[in-house]
Amino acid sequence: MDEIVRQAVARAIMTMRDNLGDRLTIDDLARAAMFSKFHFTRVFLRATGLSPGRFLSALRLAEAKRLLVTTGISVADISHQVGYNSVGTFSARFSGSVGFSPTGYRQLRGMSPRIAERTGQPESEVAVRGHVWRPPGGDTGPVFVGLFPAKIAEGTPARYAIVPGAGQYTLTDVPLGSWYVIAHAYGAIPQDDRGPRPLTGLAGPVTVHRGVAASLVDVRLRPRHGFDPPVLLALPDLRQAQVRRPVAV
DNA sequence: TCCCTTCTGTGGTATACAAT
DNA sequence: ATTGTATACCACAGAAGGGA
Repeated sequence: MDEIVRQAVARAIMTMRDNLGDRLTIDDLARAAMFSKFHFTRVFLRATGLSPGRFLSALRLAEAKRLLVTTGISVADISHQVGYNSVGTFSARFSGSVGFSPTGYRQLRGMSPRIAERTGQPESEVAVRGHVWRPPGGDTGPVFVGLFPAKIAEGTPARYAIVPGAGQYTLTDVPLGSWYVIAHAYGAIPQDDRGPRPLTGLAGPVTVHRGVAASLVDVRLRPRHGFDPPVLLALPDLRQAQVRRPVAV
């Protein structure tokens, strides 16, 4: 990636983080990056995998998740703090991305006992399998591996699995379509007083056709960096040594 | 009282395509 | 490489209604 583009995108993301509660438009962000809004949208998409609007929305919802779990602020106030003027819109967007309503998420303290998978699709009998590689210079705890339509872990995964650590994963009966493989885990050993280091991995898209037995997709775990959109979907607590798979694959 | 869901009109955004 | 146009789509605000 071009260094100028990289800096522009980093600046835009910093602007988003610093102004979550304000009304930010593509024009504002493009101006800060000194690109036309058209060019800005394209380079941003290339760098992060998400359009600026979706990335900003993801940051807002991630901050809302944090506030719900760590504070007692009302849902209405949180909605306002993270930039929504309408609690209805906030609640709908939060539920759609996280998998639980704001109060439901707060009651669960941010840890999901279950994850819904996409239903109602014709059975493809296609498996997606592969290897989750350990991050460079470290091991990992339990790994969430899910199939999503976009480069962000939000909404309903087409299929998912939680494997005990780096190694093989298999997802069976994957619905027809094009899916990104997103992995999420924590480093096995806490790096500092902030706790275990979050790890991420992205591969694909893998296109599942009828009549193909299996697709092989490997995923490499690495430390999260600033260009990675947050994980919005509520997951089981991957920091625990034992994670039971809530739904059989 | 607080929150969630659902609905509708509106405006911004995403993106294919064209131009420079 | 960068900017602009056209247009379909989606996220938004705001309101109504209902549940706890």
